[in-house]
Amino acid sequence: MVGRRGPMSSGWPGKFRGCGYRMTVPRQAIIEVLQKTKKHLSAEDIYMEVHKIFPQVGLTTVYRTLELLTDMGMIYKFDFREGRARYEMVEGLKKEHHHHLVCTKCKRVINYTEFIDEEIDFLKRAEKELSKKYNFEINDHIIQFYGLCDKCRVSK
Amino acid sequence: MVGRRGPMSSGWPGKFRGCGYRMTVPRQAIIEVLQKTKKHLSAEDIYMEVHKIFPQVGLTTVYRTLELLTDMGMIYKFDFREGRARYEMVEGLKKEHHHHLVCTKCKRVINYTEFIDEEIDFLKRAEKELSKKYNFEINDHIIQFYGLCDKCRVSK
DNA sequence: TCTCTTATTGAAAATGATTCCCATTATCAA
DNA sequence: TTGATAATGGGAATCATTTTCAATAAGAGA
Ligand SMILES: [Mn+2]
Ligand SMILES: [Mn+2]
Ligand SMILES: [Zn+2]
Ligand SMILES: [Zn+2]
Repeated sequence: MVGRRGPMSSGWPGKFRGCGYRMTVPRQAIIEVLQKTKKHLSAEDIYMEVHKIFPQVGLTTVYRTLELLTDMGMIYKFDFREGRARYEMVEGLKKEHHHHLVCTKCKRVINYTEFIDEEIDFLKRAEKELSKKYNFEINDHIIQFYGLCDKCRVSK
Repeated sequence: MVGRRGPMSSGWPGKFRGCGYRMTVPRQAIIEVLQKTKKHLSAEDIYMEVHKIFPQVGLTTVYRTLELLTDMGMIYKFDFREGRARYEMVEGLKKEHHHHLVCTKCKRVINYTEFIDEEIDFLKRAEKELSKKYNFEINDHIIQFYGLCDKCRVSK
């Protein structure tokens, strides 16, 4: 089975097994939901989507899987100050990489990709320097700008 | 009374009144606690500190005041993925400005100031461009690096 | 393909941070 | 000093997330 096609451990099942985990129906379904959208989904959003296809999958499993995927570095976990976390699939390492403008009033979130090249360059240097200086293994980063969106600016 | 000394609305009471709020004992106490520390305090941490001096101040008031100060831009609110928010006084606009390395395992947080000049320069340009393009009023930003601290790296 | 180990799951209960409610109190402009 | 009302605090309510634990299913090895 190994080497049948493509490099070893390619694809999600391989990624999981490579880490000693098993590929299961709920996990598969959760990953698919995350891959099919560009939105920032909450655990409950994902639960409801999965539920349409596999009604037996529980919310607990969704939470567990999201934690696992976050720790594996396959998804991002965000706090947009709504009181619940939101998740997003990690896209290609450079392609589609973006950060967020968060409206502190209506909680709207805007993806932006401007400055990303410059930003990546800056972050790369920072990561290198900081990981050396603090002996810290950096896996991930977030940049978020908080403020008021166009709609919330006008309404006071 | 106005103009007695210093510019109008200097000091905390002035800042509050200028926004139509009142200066109260609980607010004063909460601000003092935040100003006296370099740590990242949770609402409960602050509550306990305040409680030493003013035992009658309630946790609800601490939460309300923290939200107010955050909205006023006087303190930062952080999510270090512990399940509770932590707060920090906004220091002078450039002095002491720093960002964070967050250990995703033990939740330890390291303040760093390296690259801050470069970072501020970068952020200034980004804010200018983004606020124009998205008609977004940017008030604040966060940069956080997530990973494993030196202690958590060795223990697997 | 069958077996066995154990990783994973789901339902329900627990947890715990934050918010809501509302009668009471305190601030401060006039 | 006074009055309008902003602010408070205690307890209850919310609600996202975690824990518990018995049942189930993945998948390595036979
Ligand atoms: Mn996004
Ligand atoms: Mn800090
Ligand atoms: Zn908005
Ligand atoms: Zn650590």
